[in-house]
Amino acid sequence: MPATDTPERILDAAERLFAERGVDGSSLRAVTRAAGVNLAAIHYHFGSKEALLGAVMARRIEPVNQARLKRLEELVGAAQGEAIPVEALLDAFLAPAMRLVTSGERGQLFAQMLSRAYWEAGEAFREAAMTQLREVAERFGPELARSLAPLPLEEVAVRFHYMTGVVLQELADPYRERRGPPFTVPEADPETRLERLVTFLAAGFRAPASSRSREEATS
Amino acid sequence: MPATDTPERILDAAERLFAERGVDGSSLRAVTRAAGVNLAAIHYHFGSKEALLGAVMARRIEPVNQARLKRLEELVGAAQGEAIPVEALLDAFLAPAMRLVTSGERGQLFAQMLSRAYWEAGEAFREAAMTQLREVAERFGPELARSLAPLPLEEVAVRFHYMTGVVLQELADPYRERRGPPFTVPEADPETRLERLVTFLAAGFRAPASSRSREEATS
DNA sequence: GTCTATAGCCGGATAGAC
DNA sequence: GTCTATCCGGCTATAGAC
Repeated sequence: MPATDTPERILDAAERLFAERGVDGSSLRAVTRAAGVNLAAIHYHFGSKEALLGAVMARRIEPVNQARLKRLEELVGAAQGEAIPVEALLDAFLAPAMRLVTSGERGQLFAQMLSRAYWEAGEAFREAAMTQLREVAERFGPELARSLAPLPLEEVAVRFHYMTGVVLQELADPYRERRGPPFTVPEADPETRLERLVTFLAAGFRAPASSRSREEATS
Repeated sequence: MPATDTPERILDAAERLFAERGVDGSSLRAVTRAAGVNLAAIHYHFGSKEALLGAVMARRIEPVNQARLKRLEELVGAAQGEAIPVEALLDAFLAPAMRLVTSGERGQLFAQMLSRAYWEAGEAFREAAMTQLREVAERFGPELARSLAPLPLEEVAVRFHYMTGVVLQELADPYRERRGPPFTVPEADPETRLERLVTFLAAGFRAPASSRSREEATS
């Protein structure tokens, strides 16, 4: 029994190459070369390049979403029917992802890969990613709306959409260090990064609806 | 003299294909086919695929940045030495980009292309994009910091970084309509979209520094 | 399960006629 | 400036020996 078996070696290598050079930019030959396995092994174990991408994704997303839901349930239980503060909801949603990304090189690579795939890959991938997120969004959405009442639901949806952009940027942008002023973003430990995210996003979520939406619902 | 000359036909076709299928995902053969020109014309007029990408970018970015700077100068002039409200700064920064994106199909395509290229393309592209943005960021950065005083400069930089993520997501995500609940983001006219962006971002920018940064500077 | 070999195709780039 | 023809290499995927 080798230290890591062939499928796992392939997943690790694919994750790294997809993150560093994009999915389209990474050939299966490069993946097998990096993994130290034979070219045909990918097709034997995964079937196709697209299926390989799906497998790379699934391996990491599921635990993050489980952790998100667990934290949310704890909050809901503790709130005893009261609305949960936005900051707590955001923390529950973001902390598991931040934990993955800052838990080591592999998590960071995965985040880069996710962003690249989000913009780059085909419809099939996006469907899969949405499906993975759906269960989580369906639980968080109503709680968020409740905490932000009377903010119109439309605004909650738009701001949730904004949040995904912020999170992709913060967790996945691998160029933080390399750019010069005035783009230099300071290094920070995971707790600070998370706190900054929550602070910024909570303020944005809490903003009163812009005037064009306000006729719809304001107490 | 044809309605549009060959280089322009190539730029238009490349913009569309890069947006729809990514840069790596679009072959030069596909571009020339879509443009109705000969394969060799790309190399004659642009030299290489990478140079073509640069040309597609430059054509649209420059006018947007000029408009941004013009609006900022007007604000600075009218403020007569006073700090400019964040909302006005954000509007000056975002309105020209929003105008491009909502001015027609071509602007929308360009925004998609920009996001894809941001995450996908090589270091060379990102350098070019940063160079284009640098002049603008160097003017807006200090004004933002002044309006947000005493927010630490670090926080301003981080939040500017967040903003780029929000803007990429809002302007470029082409999948707004196609996803089901709870991801459905409502359609909205350009003014509403801009106002929502400004509202959300201004609130985020105005948030007090998170506690870990607060020892640095708070009045 | 792992390998070699190869089918079959498409990629970017260029040479050179017109 | 525009075209054809072609170089040369890389690509995904599969067949079939071991």
